[in-house]
Amino acid sequence: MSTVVATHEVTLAVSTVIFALGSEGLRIPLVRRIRQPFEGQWALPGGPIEVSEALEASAGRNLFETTGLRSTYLEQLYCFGDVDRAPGERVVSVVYWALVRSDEAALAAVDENVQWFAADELPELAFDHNRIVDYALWRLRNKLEYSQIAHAFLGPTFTLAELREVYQAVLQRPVDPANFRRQLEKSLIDTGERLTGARHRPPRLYRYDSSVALTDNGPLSTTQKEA
Amino acid sequence: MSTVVATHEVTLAVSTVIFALGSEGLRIPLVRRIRQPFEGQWALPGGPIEVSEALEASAGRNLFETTGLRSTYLEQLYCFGDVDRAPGERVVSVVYWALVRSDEAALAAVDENVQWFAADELPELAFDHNRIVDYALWRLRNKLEYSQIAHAFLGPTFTLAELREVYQAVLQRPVDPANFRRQLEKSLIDTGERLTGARHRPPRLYRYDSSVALTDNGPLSTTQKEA
DNA sequence: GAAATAGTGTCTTTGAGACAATATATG
DNA sequence: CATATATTGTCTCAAAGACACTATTTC
Repeated sequence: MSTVVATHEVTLAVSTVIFALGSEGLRIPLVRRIRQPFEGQWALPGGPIEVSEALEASAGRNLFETTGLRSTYLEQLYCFGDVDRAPGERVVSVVYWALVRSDEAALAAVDENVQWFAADELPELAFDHNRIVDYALWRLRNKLEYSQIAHAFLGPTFTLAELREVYQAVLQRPVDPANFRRQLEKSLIDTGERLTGARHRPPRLYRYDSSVALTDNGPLSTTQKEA
Repeated sequence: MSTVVATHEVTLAVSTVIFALGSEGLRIPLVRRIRQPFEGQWALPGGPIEVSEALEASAGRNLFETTGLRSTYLEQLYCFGDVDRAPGERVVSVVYWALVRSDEAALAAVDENVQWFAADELPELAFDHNRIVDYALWRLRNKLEYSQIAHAFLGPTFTLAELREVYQAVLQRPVDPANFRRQLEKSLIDTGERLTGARHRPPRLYRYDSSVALTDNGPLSTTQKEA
């Protein structure tokens, strides 16, 4: 029988839940574990922290190394530290969640050990990672309703229909165009331009109003520094 | 050097922001540092984690060891991990926040190195602890408005006036009794008893309805397990 | 019955949501 | 001009807040 919690050491790691939004809904990149425990299973990108690297920087590095992308939104999710969450070892994981732009995510290289999955149809993941993703999804859906994070999925300009589709895809329910417009128009800037080419009335193009913070994190706010 | 639980050269610690509510408003217990760095200055209660102790359990231990109290509410606040937050050392702190009942807090022993301070008039604290308390205060005020945490400051039964005073003290603004009643009555249980003895109409005594969770933390919810 | 707080009634305003109606590109 | 979405208008309903009013206990 192997020793449970054998070491007198605690490993500190950072993992990141990365969300992209494609035509099939929310997607998450996972990496295949190439060593024990859970060898061969899918897991969140992450790794032990560097001594002279900020937590958020570590999460950003996770993101870049697995997807080749920079995030438009990155926030700490939670610190998971149950004693038995990794077999035979005490691992405390600071988990971040990130949003990336849909168009960029499409370009992201996928090597054999990195693969994108539909966020609500994940396989059984290593460690407690299913639970972590569930929580991240909950936070994303929650936060979408009272903040401006939806913009992080889009490019610099967008139509109201595009923005509305983000809401519909994430919340998984229809949103009334007229009411949606009234709610969000005040926090947007009209670029004056329109998106022509479709065979119907061309919609206005808007820009995100950066004078309104994406989210209100109080004293941790704007810069998203952690400490 | 003491047997600190460390990974490579990163120290992992747990600290706790403890709130009690007295007649003078929100109060927080701090401990005086008895060694460098910041020797002599006040700091949040906390310490390095034990290898076989859950993070939340560690926070609960902090709480008990500094105040002699058990918390009625305990939640993870944030994980602070900036590279330079402790001079000459890399310390990552998982910070919790707790609420304790006002009547119990009054009884809490205060030794020479533990002292209660008004939450909005703190001295200059060690490390980044002022910033941490600011964030905890912001979270408390925020969460008071959309959840049921106010109950954690009170005993098993209470009048609506008492509950309302919690809101007023924390939010620092007057709350209309009539509207307050209508908003919260539905989430309370009328014990059928009244609080007599004052020289006016005796108010009903209510109980907290435990079928309604104190807060909705989604997948982390009810048990407040961290992983 | 005076004092003091408990508790109720009611009006106004605000915002969300349902849904009808109008506007304007392209083919 | 038909089509398809953009955009505006309007109605209803629910919740929040201001505030007047009534109720009931103790002294």
